[in-house]
Parts: sequence; C-alpha cells; structure tokens
Amino acid sequence: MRDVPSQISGKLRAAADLFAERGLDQTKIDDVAAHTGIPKATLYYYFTGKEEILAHLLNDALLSVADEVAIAVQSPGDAATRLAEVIAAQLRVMGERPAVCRALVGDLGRAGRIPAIAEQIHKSYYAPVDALLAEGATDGSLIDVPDREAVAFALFGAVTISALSFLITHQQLDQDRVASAVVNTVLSGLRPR
Amino acid sequence: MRDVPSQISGKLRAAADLFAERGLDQTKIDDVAAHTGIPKATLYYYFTGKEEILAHLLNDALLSVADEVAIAVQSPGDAATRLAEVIAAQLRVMGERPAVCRALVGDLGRAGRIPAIAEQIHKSYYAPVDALLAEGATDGSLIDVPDREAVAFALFGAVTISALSFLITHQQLDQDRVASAVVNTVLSGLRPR
Amino acid sequence: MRDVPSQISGKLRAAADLFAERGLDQTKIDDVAAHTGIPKATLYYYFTGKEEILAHLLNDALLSVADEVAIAVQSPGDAATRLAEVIAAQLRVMGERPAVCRALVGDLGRAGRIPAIAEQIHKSYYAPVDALLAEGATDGSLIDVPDREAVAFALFGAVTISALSFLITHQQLDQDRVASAVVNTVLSGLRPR
Amino acid sequence: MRDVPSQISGKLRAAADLFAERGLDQTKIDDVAAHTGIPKATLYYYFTGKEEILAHLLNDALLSVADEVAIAVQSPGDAATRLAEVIAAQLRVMGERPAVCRALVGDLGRAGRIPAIAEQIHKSYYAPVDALLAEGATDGSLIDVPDREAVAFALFGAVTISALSFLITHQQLDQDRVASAVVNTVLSGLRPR
DNA sequence: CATGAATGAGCTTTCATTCAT
DNA sequence: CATGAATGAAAGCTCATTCAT
Repeated sequence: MRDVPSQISGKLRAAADLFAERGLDQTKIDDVAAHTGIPKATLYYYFTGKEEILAHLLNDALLSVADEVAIAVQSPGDAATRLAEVIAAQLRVMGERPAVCRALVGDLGRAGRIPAIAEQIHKSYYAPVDALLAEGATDGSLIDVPDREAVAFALFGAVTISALSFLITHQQLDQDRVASAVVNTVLSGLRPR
Repeated sequence: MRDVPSQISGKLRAAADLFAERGLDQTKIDDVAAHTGIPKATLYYYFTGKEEILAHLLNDALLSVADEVAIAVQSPGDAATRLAEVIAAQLRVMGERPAVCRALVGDLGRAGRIPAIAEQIHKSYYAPVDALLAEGATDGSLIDVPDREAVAFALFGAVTISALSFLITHQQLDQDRVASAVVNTVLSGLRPR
Repeated sequence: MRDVPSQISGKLRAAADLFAERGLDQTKIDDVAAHTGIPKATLYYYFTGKEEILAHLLNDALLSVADEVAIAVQSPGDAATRLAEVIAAQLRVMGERPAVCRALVGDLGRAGRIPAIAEQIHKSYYAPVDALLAEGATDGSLIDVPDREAVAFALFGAVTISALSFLITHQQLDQDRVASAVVNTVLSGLRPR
Repeated sequence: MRDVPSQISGKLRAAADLFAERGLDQTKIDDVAAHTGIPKATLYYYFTGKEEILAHLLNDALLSVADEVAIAVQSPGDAATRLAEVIAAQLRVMGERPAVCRALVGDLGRAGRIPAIAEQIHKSYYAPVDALLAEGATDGSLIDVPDREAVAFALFGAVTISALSFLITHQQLDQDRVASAVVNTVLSGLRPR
C-alpha cells in the first residue's frame, strides 16, 4: 500500500456508505470506482485490494474516535465525568460517520483479524477507558472494578451495539438517548440505591 | 425451504465454523459441501441458497437462547436476580456455540435485515429483557428506567461484544468472568454507592 | 484435472490451431471456448487452467508419436532401416497435426518444464531411438556411437526444427523432402565415402 | 526505437534470463524494470514495447553468432572442416549466452515472424551454411547434397535442440560433447563405412 | 532527457445455481 | 429423492502504455 494522496483519500470517503450498506463482499470494486470517481486501476495502484481500502477507511474513522476520546479523557472533572464524556465522544463520531461505523461493526469479526485495525481499536478505545477506570478508582469517583479489561469490553459493546441497533431500527442515531441510557445504566447501575 | 431432515441438520452444524471464520460471502457453497459431506446439489434441494443455510443455523442457536432466556425469566427470585440469570444464560449459549455466535455478530447488520432472524432476536431477547425491566420496576428490585428499549439494546451489546471480544482476543470464552463484569457493572453501576 | 470425456477431448482438438498460431499466452480462454464450442466454465470444470488444456493437447499428440515410433521400432529390417522409419514416423505425425507440433516446439522450453510432457517426450522418442542405436551397434547396421543420448537429441532436433522451419517458411510440410534430407544426412554423412 | 545507450543496453542483458525463463508474455515490463534497475517509463522511452526489447536482445546474440560464423566460414581448411567450425561456433555462442538462446528457441515461432529477426537468422546462419555446402561440393570435401536448404535447416535444428536439451536436462551446456556428437553424426553418418 | 504517477482495456477465474438422471 | 455434471454471469486484478513534469 503506497502513500495515499489526500485527494484520493478524500474522494474515498464517499465509499464508506457502500461498505456500510452492503458489507465488504457485496461492495464491488467497480462500485467503489463509480461512487468515488477514482478509476479502478488507480485504486489498485494505491491499495492491494478491497480489504485494504476498507481498512484505510476504518483506520480513518478510528483515528477520529481516538482524537475525540483523547480530548474527553483530558477534559477537566473527575474520572466518572470524563468516562461519560468518552461515551458521548464515541457516540458523536458514530453519529457523524454512521456509514463507517456500521461498516466497522459489520466487519468487526473480520476487522479484528486485521492487525492494524485491532491495534487501532485498542489504542483508540480500550487503553484510554482502562486508564480512566484506574483513575476513577484513585480519585474515588468510580469503584475499583476487579477486571478493568472486561468492563472496557462491555462498555464498548454497550455503546456500539446500542448505536448500531438504533441505526438499524430507527434509521438514525439519537445520540442523547443512547448516551443517557448507557451512561445512567453503567454509572448508577440498574439496582436502586 | 423444505423440511430439513435431522441427519442433514446435524451434519450442517459443522458449517457454523466456516461461517464464523469467513463470514457469509467468503463461505462458498463448495466449502459447506466439503465440510459437511453433504453434496452441493443436495444443499440446494433443501435450501434456497447460502443465506438460508446460515439463517437455519442462526435460528437454531437463537432458539437455544430463547429457551434459556425463557427459563431464566421464569426462575424464582426478584427481577434483578432473573436479569442476571438472563445474562448468564445468553453467555452460556454463546460459550456452547461460539462459532454460530461469531457468525451472528459478524453478520449482524445483514442478519438484522433478514426478517425471520430480526424477529427471532427480538422475541428471544429484547422482549423478555424488556418485560423483566418492567417487572423490576414493579417489584422494586430494579430502578424504573425511562427508556427500556435503549437499556435492552445496551445490555445485549455489552454481553455480546464482551463475549465476542474475549473469543477473539483470548480464543475462548470465560463465561464467569464476562458475566460477573457485566452483571456487576449494570446492576451496581460503576459509581460508588 | 478431472477425467476428460471423449466428447470434450474431441472438440478440444480444434483448439490446437489456436495454440499453434498464437502460442499459449496469446490464446485466450475465450478463444478456446469460442472455437471449440465448449463453454468457458466447462473448460475450467475439467482443467485447472490454460496450461493444462495445452498439456492435454500435447500429450495427445505425443501419444500418437509414441504409437508410430513404437510401430517403426518393431518393424522388420535392420536397425538402420528402422531408424529411418522412426524419423519418417515422427514427420508423419507432425504432418498430420502441424498445429499441435508447432505448439509443442513453440513451448518447448516451457513444455520441457511440465514434467508429464518432458517424460512423455522421453518415453515416446529418446528411449526408443536410444534402444535403436544400441541395436544398430549390435547388428552392425549402425556404427557404435560413443554418446547415444547426444545423438538422440541431435536427431530429434534435426527432424523437429527442419519440419518446423518448413512449416514456417513454406506454410506446409513436405514430409518426403525433409525425411530424405535428414535420413541421408545422418545415415550416410555429409563426407564423401 | 531510439539509439540505446550502452549503459541501458548493458543493464538490459540481465533481462535475458527473464525472457528465457518465462517467455515473452510471462515476462512483464515490471519484471524487466525490476531486474535491470531501469525504470519502466525509461524502457518505453527507448523501446516501443516488450517485443522490441526482446528483439534487441536476440539481435545482439545473433550478431555474435554471425560474427563467429563468419570467422569460421573464412577459416583455412576445406569446407568440411569449416562446417565443423561453424557448428562449434554456434555452440560457443549458445554456451556463452544460454539465456538469450533459450529465449530465442522458446519464441522461435514468434521470432520467426519478426522480420528483422528472421532475416538475421537467415543471414547469420542459413546463408553461410548454404554457401559452405556448395563449396564443399566443389572442393570435394562434402558430398553434393540435392537439397541444401533442407540440410541447413536440419543442421541448425540438430545443433540448437541438442544444445537446448542439454541446457534443460543437465542445466548446463557441454559444448564439446554436443559438438562432437553432431559433427561426427552429420559428417561421417551413422552407417558404418 | 528521464521518470513517477495514473489508467483503459481485458482476461482469468470463481461460484452460485440448474437440471437430467 | 438426491446428485454429478455443466454453465451463465460476474468481478477481481493485472499490465502495457501514456503523459505531465
């Protein structure tokens, strides 16, 4: 995979919808070429194949998540507040790029096996959340969970699948509704206090 | 789709791994035939196509989830206890049939658009959980959440993605670990009481 | 490569001209399909690819050579007479199937690396000629050459390239002319007796 | 085709192996560029295309043959002696540039249709041999063959295919062995005197 | 003069699917 | 009822070639 010029990279974003709508396999290279205006052979000049194009797109989106999450993590306030921020941040990106996100989830199994993507998810999400859970235990704003990795997985899943389910069921994402449900549930718990 | 003889249905389960490993599109009918020992043409005699084979497999697994969830819902104890049971039940099935579950998640976007499957997920999972949340509000074991659908989505996501992440990351599913992390998180919440 | 039904094998012979005319690479599968009436996909059902189709054709022709050569070898007369017969036999087959033979020579370098073909050439030609040279030394009709393998190579080349050169230069093969030139040259030698 | 700078021409010789190994079609311009270090576009600056690159290489080698053959033809001695010299000369060049020679034979059918090459072969080989046969008939060192063209073809084939067969079978060319076998066979004949 | 970047035009190959037996 | 044989219809990918710099 050569260095992708920003002009190509920009046009390419139009392909995210395709991948989201049809999945990796049902998205034909011809479609990508048609929808982006990039000649098929040019796509092959820059990418090894379809998979690499999708990976490029996912990576792009995950970098956005990483950015937003990083900002949320460094925001003022205790760890609990910032954790809520992180969740909101993830939802914001998913709201902005619903297509890529659906594509990401749709190919999560596969994506997980693309090392670059797996690593990116880890760096963008699990690591910061893990750190936040640790901080929360220290600053007293969160309980000291015995298994931070498992909790980070659960959080990511709750947010992602919720958002996806809404996208599928209601065709659009009501970020506040999802954020509020998830944040309340995981922070306060379902058991009465 | 004709009535599938149990002999065929049995052999077919060997194909779940294929679908899980490669996804619907990358799983060729030839592969299914080779791995199950069922001649290609015979598969077409019983099923309309690939999609129907996968649907058959998923349906099979979802019926198991439905059974387990139904049992959990009707178990003695307050709604909170039974909710924990439901989560455990889902994880149990995922642990028993990891391949089908990976396939399910892998094609969630698509599966969601297969009406039969979407309905099955709703009946097997969302409806019972929704009912349980309502009961919990009544019997006082759970708080009265304003948006039960969103919470049900979040729960399903937390469990499913956690389980999947473990399957991918650690190659196997430690049900107790996931169950304990998820249940504690959603019931007690992350905020200190 | 599956067992090729004789119906297919028969139709396929029409493709020899193509391979001879254009060579392996310039012969497109579509051409083969069009010229033989065998659907492209059917070709792939029986053969692994183009190369295998050509190999099938070459093998076919070499079996003819083997047959003719075998007959010539067992004909009555001394070894010298039979050697002349072998040369005539090779030329007869080349005359009957000029296309395949041109294809064979055209891809001799490549064909030599297809083990099945290389072996076939050895069995069909070199081995019988070698045996004949040995017999000739015994029955006194041929001199006892110190390096039979080299002579067999030279003979094969003399016949093959001569025939090919005529085919290219004069568009057709005058078997008698070539046979007479080669046989006289190698049997009597160019030096006056 | 512009004048090829010797630097380019020199580097290009590294491509002979490629053509010999894979044939014209299977040798990609990219391969030639990679193996010679000459940028693809530069190749196109000097040559019209692949075919011209191969022709350049073949021509190069054929000029060597022509040189050697010319020297042999003019050497002292009777025609028979000089004919033996010609054969040795051809083998010497083939031994020196095995790759080009394999390429030549591999694409003989095609090369024969490249007029420049066909003419070169004629001038380099057939014409001198033809002349030598005529001289031999005059000086009494060779018999007066009725069909000199056919004999020249046969000689070229005997030498070329022998050499090629050795190259393929034994990976290298024992010039003396081939020369001795061919010269003895064609000069003295296989029939006892 | 030399070349990196870009692409038009095809071709091989794959596969879901059918159907006669 | 089941299935081996056959095929129509794509689609991914390659490569020779061009051209602006």
